[in-house]
Amino acid sequence: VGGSKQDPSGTSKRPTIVDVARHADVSPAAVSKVLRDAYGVSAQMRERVTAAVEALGYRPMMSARGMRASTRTLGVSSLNVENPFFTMLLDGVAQEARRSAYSALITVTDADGVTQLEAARSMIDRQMDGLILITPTMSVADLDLLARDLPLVLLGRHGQGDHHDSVASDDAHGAELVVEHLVAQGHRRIVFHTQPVETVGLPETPREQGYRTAMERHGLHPDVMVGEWTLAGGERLAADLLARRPRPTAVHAGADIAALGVLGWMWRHGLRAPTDLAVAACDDVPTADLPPISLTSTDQHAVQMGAMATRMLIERIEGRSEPKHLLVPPALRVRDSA
Amino acid sequence: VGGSKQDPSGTSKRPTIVDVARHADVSPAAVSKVLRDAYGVSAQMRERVTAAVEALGYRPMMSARGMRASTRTLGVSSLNVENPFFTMLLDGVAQEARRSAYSALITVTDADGVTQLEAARSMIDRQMDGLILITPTMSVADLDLLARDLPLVLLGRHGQGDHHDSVASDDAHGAELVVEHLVAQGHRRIVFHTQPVETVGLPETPREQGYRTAMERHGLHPDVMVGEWTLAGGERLAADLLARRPRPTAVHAGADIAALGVLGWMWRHGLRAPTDLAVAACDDVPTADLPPISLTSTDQHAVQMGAMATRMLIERIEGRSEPKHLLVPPALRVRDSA
DNA sequence: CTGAAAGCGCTAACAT
DNA sequence: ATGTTAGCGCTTTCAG
Repeated sequence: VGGSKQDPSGTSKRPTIVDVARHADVSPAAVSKVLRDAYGVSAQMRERVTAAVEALGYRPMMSARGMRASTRTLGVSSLNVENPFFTMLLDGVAQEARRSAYSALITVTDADGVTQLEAARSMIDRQMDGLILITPTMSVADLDLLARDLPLVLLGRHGQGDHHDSVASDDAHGAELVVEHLVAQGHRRIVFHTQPVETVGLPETPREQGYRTAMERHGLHPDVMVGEWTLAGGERLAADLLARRPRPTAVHAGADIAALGVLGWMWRHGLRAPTDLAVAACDDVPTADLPPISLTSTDQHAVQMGAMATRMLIERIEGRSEPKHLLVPPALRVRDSA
Repeated sequence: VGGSKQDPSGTSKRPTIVDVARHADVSPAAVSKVLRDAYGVSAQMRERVTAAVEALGYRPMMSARGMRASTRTLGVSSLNVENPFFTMLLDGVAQEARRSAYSALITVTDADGVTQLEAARSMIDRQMDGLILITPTMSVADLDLLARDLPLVLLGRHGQGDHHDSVASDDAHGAELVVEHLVAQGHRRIVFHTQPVETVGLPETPREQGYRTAMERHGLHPDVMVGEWTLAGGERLAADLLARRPRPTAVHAGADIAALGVLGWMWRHGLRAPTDLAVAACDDVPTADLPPISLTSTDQHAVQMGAMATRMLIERIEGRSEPKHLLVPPALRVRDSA
């Protein structure tokens, strides 16, 4: 049979590759080849098929394609989007994906490591070609396990595995930049604020390391306080620091969100940065740049980090197997708070 | 043949439903039924199958399931995540999805309407069971077209279509709350800041309407300025307002992000809210609550809105067909800026 | 360069 | 209550 034939039924069913083939009077296999511009299609064939695709408004069904081949979909798992730093990473991923032939699909998880693993699994069940993971709490063992199953890029976490890539900020360097700046401003009693670390690869470790390195370079005494990188954690930090005698003159709050807590607590108690306490941190979230806040911070180029992770994942999907672990150098943004 | 048989090959291939069936010595259809707990399975059957699933670590491949039935996946399309209000909506969606049997997969789009339609299509190609759209620029015609193909919920936009649901803030009421508060503080020259509106259903319209209603209720003259709900738009607004004679005493900036621009411009020019100009807005983004900012704003309960949209979408996927259009009442958060 | 046929993993309709 | 069979829409051998 064959020959071009319009759908006579009233209901608008989505056209399939068979419909296109009939319309163009060729085989489904031929249409498939044109669509993926695979090897061995004549110009004439290509033209007929594209015309039919156009005419019918055909779009390939990716999940059917996924049963034999790639779905052209990147899975992204991200911890709570309420941290604007993660949000910027996601934006970078989305922008870069839009420039590519892939779609990026994001799952938002919560802090708990089991949920994060489940999110990754659930994306694998949905036939993602590869995964970008923004996941501070997943264990390295689980990470390696996942990486054995499909292309994987760690984002915002220092990786070392042989089976995946990673894109992180050069946190040690960033912390050094902050300390160097504070020292140049004449500060000597500089506190670093960190939080408890359970897994390997998190920014906390190199940040503290960079802080120590820079402090010792100047013959200063490292002074590390453990708390939480949250607004409330920052508030507690401020209360602690400002009650101490002798009072520290500067704090590296570890992360912007904690620094905002510090500034808020100070503000409510009639204290101001940098006069009463110089405050600096890392992340350079948009809020840091608002004039009433004006928080000195290290820009980690989050959008670019997201974009790079995306490019690296696509490379890996398309064949690369040697691991790449990228450290993006941060830049200090000096503002009023320090 | 049949009988339980372990995979002898070295490579760890993902087990399929057939492997489970063999392991449990039952038919694949039986396994399928147990998995979806469909009608007609004995307790004994259920037990054997679940044991085999457990033993093999089997997970159903959703895209294969999707070829005949539901993928248990909700698609969410959101404009640039850099607006924290959208971020909070997404968090609500993610939280609610985690409580359900569905996974939420998010696409981040840019402002352009064509891209937003393409994002929705791309999720349909990937067999989502339904869509939640956070999309200010998509035309109503496109929206209706999509809604004909699959369950659809509009989030953060006032809908009226017969074929989809919507969850939005009661923006008119919110704007009235703001004006009432400003009037109670003694303000009479109150400006409203909006932005050009091309599509129907956006919050700009009811917000301006609510503003006008409240102003007229008090015999005051509405004074609307058109600009852009961005940081830069807010800065321009501040420059304009503070150059006017007589100077307005209060502004409803339309959206927090614009209000932050206003406050920033004022700060840089040595002016302070509310003394030089009272500033209020809508969205109640987290930054509004920081003490140095302390922006009066209307809380739209974004997280709950996201959760409700999710529940409504699931209802629709599971059979409801009458449209539901929800307006969530906002609450005024009075802070120092007004 | 093109087409026929088999099959990806699952479910639905139909036996039994 | 369980198993058999026939596809879902696509890609991929493998013949021509």
